[in-house]
Amino acid sequence: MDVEYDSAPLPATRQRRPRSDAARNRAALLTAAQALYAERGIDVSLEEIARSAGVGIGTLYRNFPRGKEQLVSDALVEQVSRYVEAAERALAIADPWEGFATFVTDICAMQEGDAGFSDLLATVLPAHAAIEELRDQANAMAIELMDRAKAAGALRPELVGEDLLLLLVSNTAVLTVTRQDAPAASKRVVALFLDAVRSAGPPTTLPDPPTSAEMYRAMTRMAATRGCASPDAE
Amino acid sequence: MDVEYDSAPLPATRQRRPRSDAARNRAALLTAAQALYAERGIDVSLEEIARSAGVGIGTLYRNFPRGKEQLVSDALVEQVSRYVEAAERALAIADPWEGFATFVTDICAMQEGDAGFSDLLATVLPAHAAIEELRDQANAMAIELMDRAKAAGALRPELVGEDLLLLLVSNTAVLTVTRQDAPAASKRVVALFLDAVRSAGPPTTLPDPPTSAEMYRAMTRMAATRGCASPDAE
DNA sequence: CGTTATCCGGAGGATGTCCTCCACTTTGTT
DNA sequence: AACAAAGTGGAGGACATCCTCCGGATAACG
Repeated sequence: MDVEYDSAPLPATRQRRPRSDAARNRAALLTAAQALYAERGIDVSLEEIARSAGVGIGTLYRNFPRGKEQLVSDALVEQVSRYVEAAERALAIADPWEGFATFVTDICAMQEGDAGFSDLLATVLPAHAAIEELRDQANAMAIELMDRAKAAGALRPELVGEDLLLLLVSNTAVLTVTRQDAPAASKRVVALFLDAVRSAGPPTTLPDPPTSAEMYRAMTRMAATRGCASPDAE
Repeated sequence: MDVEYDSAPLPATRQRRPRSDAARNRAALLTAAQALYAERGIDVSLEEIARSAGVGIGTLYRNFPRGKEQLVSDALVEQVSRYVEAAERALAIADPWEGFATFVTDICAMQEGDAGFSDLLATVLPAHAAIEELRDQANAMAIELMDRAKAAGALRPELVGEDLLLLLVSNTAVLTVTRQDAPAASKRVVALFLDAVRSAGPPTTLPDPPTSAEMYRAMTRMAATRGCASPDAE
């Protein structure tokens, strides 16, 4: 039918080259989002990201119409793919326990370096296919790392992939609390985890714990964040 | 007349018996707050607590003029004192390792049973003296438990009080994520921790891990909570 | 340089929080 | 029964968040 709108291959909509400022703004938004998320986690407000990118909030929504969810995803895919790379690197290590331990250490260090990425690993954004796919890849490799280590008798055989997720959740929380005052705390948690799951060998030398003053400040900060105003905000 | 203002010995402020509804309302508010906090953590809104107590928001603020901070504290002092009792019970146990392990297990189980208490242990409310005092008491006893266990050669000597705080923070996070879908996950985390810090003896039999479906649901729920709307909210 | 499709920016709606204020009701007392 | 102190409730201010909308600016093109 339509004997002939002719329906020009594409309906005659003269194609015009996209405006250059558009692409520039999109890039600026992604950069700003990455920086802010890395520093303060995915709870940074969209307005602040737009402002930091030197762009209006409207522009943000034109580039990321599905709002926060889309911006978070798009800003963090890179990091997630680095997560996969960490798994690949770990699989390339000959010693099975060394491979597993390196993987765990590396991803937890990545969480320490990027609060947004840390938050992301403790949640699931089913909307963004690319991220979930990457995550699945990494999980599969993580399980292979675990199987290898188990086969070598280095890893407790009861351990499953979900235990790793629980570690990521724990580490995210520890980092959210201690990032400002005692970021090294995370390393100790990770070291303890590794000691717990290793089936043989002497315990590791643990990284230093946070001081009690640091923990006090860190936990007080949390209280303030949770809406329990503390008057002594110096 | 009565030339006597006389300014009665105490400036005539006739003392009147306090109204009975006031006390009743205050109790209702505390009860409602305890219930809601226990179930959903300290992020429940004040309006919802007032509504659930069958009382106006104004009444809430008359009874707890310093707002949320005060209500949270007052609603949870009881739990915190139960925290101290757990430490006392643990100190009464003869075997040093058994005592320490029981303490750790018990307080983490308390966190599982009460989301508000769990949140509280991961923060500090310097405003409320009673709570901080109780917390200090418990901490001191916890350190004694640790010292005893170290002296008996059952606990790694590097361990310090702050490590316990880090465990509480981790456990809070694990519970916030898994409470709805896999509350048992916390038990596994705690068991792993205990295995990590024990300096001798065979590893424990670990509680079952959450299934991957459970973890997926739990983490998706987190994403929704964090403001990344997931359309598939069934 | 003029035209026009494209893109920009921020005002402002909708929602959810904490909290204040005060006209009104209830209680204890006389 | 009547009065005043004590207590109540919820309207609404202040703020922060996500997001929509559209008049106006601007880059591409002739």
